Amino acid sequence: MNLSQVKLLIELNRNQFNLSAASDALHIVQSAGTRQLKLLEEELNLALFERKGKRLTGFTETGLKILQQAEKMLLAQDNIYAIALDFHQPQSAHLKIACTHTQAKYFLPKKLVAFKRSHPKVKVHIEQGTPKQLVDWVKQGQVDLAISTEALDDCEQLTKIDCYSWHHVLVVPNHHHLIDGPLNLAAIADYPILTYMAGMTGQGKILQVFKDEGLTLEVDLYATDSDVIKDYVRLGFGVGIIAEMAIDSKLDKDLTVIDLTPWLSACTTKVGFLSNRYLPSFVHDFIELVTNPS
Amino acid sequence: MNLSQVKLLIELNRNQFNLSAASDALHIVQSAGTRQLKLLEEELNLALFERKGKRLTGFTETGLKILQQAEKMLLAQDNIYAIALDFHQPQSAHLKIACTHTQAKYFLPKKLVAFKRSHPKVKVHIEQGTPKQLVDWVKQGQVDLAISTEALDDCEQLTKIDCYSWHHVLVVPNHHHLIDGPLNLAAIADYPILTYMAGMTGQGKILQVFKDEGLTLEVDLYATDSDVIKDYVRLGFGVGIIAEMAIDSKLDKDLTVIDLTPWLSACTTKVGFLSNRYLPSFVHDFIELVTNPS
DNA sequence: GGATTTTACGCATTTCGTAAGTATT
DNA sequence: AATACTTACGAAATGCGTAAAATCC
Repeated sequence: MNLSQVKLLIELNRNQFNLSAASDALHIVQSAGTRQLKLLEEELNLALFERKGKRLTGFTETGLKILQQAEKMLLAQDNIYAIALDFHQPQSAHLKIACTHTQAKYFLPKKLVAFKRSHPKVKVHIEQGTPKQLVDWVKQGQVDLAISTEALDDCEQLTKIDCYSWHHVLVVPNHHHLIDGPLNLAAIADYPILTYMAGMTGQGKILQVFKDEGLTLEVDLYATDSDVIKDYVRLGFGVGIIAEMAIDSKLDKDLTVIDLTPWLSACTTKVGFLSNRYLPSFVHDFIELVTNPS
Repeated sequence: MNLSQVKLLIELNRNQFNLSAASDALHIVQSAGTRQLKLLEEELNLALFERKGKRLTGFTETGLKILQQAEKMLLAQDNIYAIALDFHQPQSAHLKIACTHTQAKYFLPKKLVAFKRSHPKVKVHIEQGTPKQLVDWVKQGQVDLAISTEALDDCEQLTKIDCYSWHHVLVVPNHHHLIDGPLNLAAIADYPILTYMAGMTGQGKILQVFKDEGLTLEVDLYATDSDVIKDYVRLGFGVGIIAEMAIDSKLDKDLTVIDLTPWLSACTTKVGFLSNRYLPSFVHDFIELVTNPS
C-alpha cells in the first residue's frame, strides 16, 4: 500500500468515483490513477468499487470500510504537516473560530482580550454562521472550533466541552404593560413575539415551552441577531425573547429585562472540535479559556 | 512523506532509537534507514530526534507529537489489511477475549453459547489475567476486548460499555454462627476473611467499606479465583466475600450465602476495547451480546 | 461522438544494497 | 575494538506520461 493510493481513494470519493477527476486532483494523468487503483485492489485482493462495465459506480461494502480508515490515515498525515508548520511558525499562527452572532458579540470579546494577552501574535478569525454551518465548517477543517448552543450535540464526531450556562430573558420597552401585570406564559403569548431563527440560540426550547402549555406563539420576527431583535422591540413591534448575555446594562437602559427562569430551563453553550485533528497548543489554550468561568 | 518513513518512526520508538535495529525490523539495510530518516526530517524541515553526535538519543518534543500521529496512520493502515482479511476469511475468524477468572467461569459461558449459535465458525480465545494485564493486552492489540470490573476505567484510550451490575455476597459454611446473630460489618470483621487479590473483582471496594467503619479486616487468604475462596471457606478457614454470580445454587448447597447489599454498593462489569482499531462485525456482535441483559 | 477506463511501452525518479568512511562508547 | 551512523555509487524497482484501444452513455 501507498499513500498516493490512499489519497486516490479519498479523491474518488470526493469526485463521485470518477477516476479522471480524481487523478486530476492528484496531479497525475488518468492512466496512472487507473493503475494505482488496480494495484491496490490487487494487493488487497478485493473490489473496492462497484462497477458498471468499466465505470466505477460506488464503493463496495468493504470498500466503504476501507475508505473510513483511509480518511483516518490522511487526517493523521495532515496532522503531521500541521505539527511541523506549528513548529516553524508559531508566531504566524491563526486561530479560526466559528460561532453565532450572540457568541461573537457578547461572549467572545472578553475571552479574546485574555487570549490576545497571552498569545499576542496569533491572528484570530471569527466566522459567523448558523449552528448547522458551524458544525460543517469544523467537520471540514475550515475552522479549528465552533462555539454554539445548538447543533453541536447532533454531531457524533465532535468533542464537546461546556462553556457556560445561561437563560433566556424577556425584553420589553420601559413602561410596557407586561411589567405591571402578573407574569406568566399566557400573558406573554398575548403579544407579538420577536426572537431567534429556528435552530439558533435555544429557539426550539422557547417555542416548545409555550406549546406544552397549549399556547400558540405569534412570532412576528425571526432574527439571527440579538441586536436586531432589541431594536424592533424598541420600535414597538412586540416583546423580545433573547439570551440574557445579549443585554448590555448601559446601552439597553430604554429596555426592561424580565427574568424567565421560572418557565424556561437553562441553555448550555459549548465548544466543539475534532479531537482527531491536530490542534496547535494555542487552540487548546483557547478552549481552556472559554470553558473556564470568567 | 512515505509510509515506510512512518513505519521507521514507529520502529525507532520500539527499538530505543537504534537505527540499525529499526532498519532490520523493516527488512532494509541500515543505510537505507538513515537515508529515509534524513529525507523525512528534510521534508518536515525539523529534527525529529535528539542526537548525541551521530547517535539518536530520543524524540524531540515535536518528534513525539509526530510519532503519535504516525501511530494513528499505521493503525489505520493495519485496519485496512484487517478489513481485507475479514472480507476473505470471515469463517476462520478468531474472537480474542481477555477477562478475569470470575467472568470466564460465571458470566461468559451462557454468552458464548449464544455467540457460537449465531457464529458457529468463529474460534474463541479466552485469555485470563489480572485486570491490569487485560488492559495491557487490549492496548497492544493482542486481544479484541477485555471484560472486567476493574482497571478498565483507568485507561483513557479504551471505549467502555457496561455489561451488568452485581453485588458481593458473604459465603459461610452452613450452620455458621454468623447466620443466627444480627448481621453487620463489625460482626463479619470478627472472623478471618477470604477474598480476592488486590485489584480484582471489586476487592478495593470491600476493604474500603470496612475501613470507613473503623474496622480492620483480618484477611487470611487472597485469591484470584472465586472457587478457591469457596473451597477454603468449606475447610473452615473463615468467611468468604465473593461476587454473587460465583455462587452455583446446585453445587454450593453446603454453603450459606448472605446478602451484603446493605453495606456494599454495586459493582459494574464492563467490556473495554480500542475504538480506533478495526474490529470485525462478529466482535461487535459479541459486544452487543455481553452488554445486553441476556 | 464525447467521456471514461484499460493496457502497453519507454523514460524518469525513487529507493535499495554494497561498500567505504566517520563518529561514539 | 565494537557498535552505530553517514555518504557515495551503481542496480533494481517503482511510478509516471504518452499513446492507442476498449467500453460506456
